[in-house]
Amino acid sequence: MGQRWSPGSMRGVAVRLRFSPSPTGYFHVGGARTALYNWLEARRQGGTFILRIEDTDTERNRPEWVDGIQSAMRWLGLDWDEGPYFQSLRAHLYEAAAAKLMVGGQAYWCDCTREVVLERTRGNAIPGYDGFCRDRDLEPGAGRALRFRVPEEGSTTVVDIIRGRPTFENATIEDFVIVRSNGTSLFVLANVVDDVDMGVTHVIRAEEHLPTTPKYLLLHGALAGGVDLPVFAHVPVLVDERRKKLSKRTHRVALEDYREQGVLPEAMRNYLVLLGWAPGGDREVLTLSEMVEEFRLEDVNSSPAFFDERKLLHFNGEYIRALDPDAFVARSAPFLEQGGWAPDDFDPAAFATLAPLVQERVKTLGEVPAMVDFLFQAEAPIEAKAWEKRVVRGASAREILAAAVDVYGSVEWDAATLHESTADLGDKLGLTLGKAQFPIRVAITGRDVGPPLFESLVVLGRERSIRRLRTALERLDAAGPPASPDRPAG
RNA sequence: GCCCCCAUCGUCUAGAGGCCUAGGACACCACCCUUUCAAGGUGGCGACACGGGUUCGAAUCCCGUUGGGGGUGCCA
Repeated sequence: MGQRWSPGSMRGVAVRLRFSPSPTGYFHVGGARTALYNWLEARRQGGTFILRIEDTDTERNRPEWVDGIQSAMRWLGLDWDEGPYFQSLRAHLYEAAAAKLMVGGQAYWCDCTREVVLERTRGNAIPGYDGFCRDRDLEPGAGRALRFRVPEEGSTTVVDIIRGRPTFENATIEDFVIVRSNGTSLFVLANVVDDVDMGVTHVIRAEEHLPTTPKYLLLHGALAGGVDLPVFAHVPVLVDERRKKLSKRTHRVALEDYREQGVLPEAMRNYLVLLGWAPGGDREVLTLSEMVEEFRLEDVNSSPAFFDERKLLHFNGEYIRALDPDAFVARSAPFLEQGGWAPDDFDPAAFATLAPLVQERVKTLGEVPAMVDFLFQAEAPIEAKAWEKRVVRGASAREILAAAVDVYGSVEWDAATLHESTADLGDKLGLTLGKAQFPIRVAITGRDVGPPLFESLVVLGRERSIRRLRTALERLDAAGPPASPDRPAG
């Protein structure tokens, strides 16, 4: 008790956290989780959440990625109090810092190309640049990069809320480049300068940054005397099924993909927060305010987590089912445009009637159109596999369809009556209701799975339903007698 | 190679020396319910990587081994 570091103990100190993505690709789930953890910690402590775009590498940045990051964060509900700041607009600060280091002798110019360095250091015990230009007193000039002079003695210790105190021997750290030969600053410099300038108190970032943290610390010491150093928290990376770091290149990880698939942001948020952290008790589903209240950085796990799409989808199903029926209808709207019917043929009232039955059957909103498209298309959208299995080869399919045309023509058009008469119809053929339903379901909806049949019939209407049953009969007859599965023809 | 990090069911995790016969969730299997499919209910399968310590007592603390991961760019 009281042994653990607790942010709550820093009462009165306004915390400032930043999420600082690099716009070099689609915003992905790992970045989203890091952003979420930053946001939660900032909100829990009543601090400030800053968005900073780290676009110092002009070769790899694209403006549309910046928009993607912002819209994804808004979608997830991660609002920021300051920013977005752009490092590309703050170059003067980095230049000033570089000049200060140069004047103080903590940085020096180097004209070694990558090839030359590689050649000269091959076989060295300590990898990386060997400090060749340390004492050459080179002037700035074309093709020359600025390197930081790393102390040869001593060690640098990172104080990390999640990982304790990893320590690095300075001798194993090379004199790293802080300003490119084209005059632009690198991430490692800009990152420290901005954190100092913005008064960042907590750096929550992915574990892959841990090995560069001693460079951060050294730079911070040279620039700001190590005063008001932020505390670090390096969260574990997200991995794939082979336990490799999730990458934008090889995995489907873009948040936008999940959004388009019909994953709810609240489900994504909830799933993401559990990748490395768990609330007390045997709970997993929690509201945003519960997360804000209960999240503790010091309780974040230190081992990598596998991003399990199946569990995400399970959560999404739970969140969808928990929606008010009205909300479900409203949130399905954007997805209903992909249903394959003419916009004018969509009937909102018909959809609203069937919606509650659809709601409890889907795991994503993207599945909604396929559940109701039979209502808005002129003909039943017949699925070849279902037709073959349930009608062509289905037990007594022809008799069922013919009997349905007959019976449905005269009964009361409500679900209870249709249920009853279809059961009777099945009885006469010695079939359970489940079996008797299949040919009718395929004739009406085109598929052998979907919302409950009798409710679907009611919404479709008597006339259209009977027409579809007749169409199915014609189609069946046109195909001729089915080949016997036992005795192949020929 | 060198530096650093990590290690509980297949997966995400609970676990702060005795509450552990190691709990929950996803997935999977069986059964129940049932208007197809879902959902729901009940049950099942299933883990402390290994070896040494410390201790009356270790999943938990220490050391080592093994395994995995990250970094090793004039990327972030």
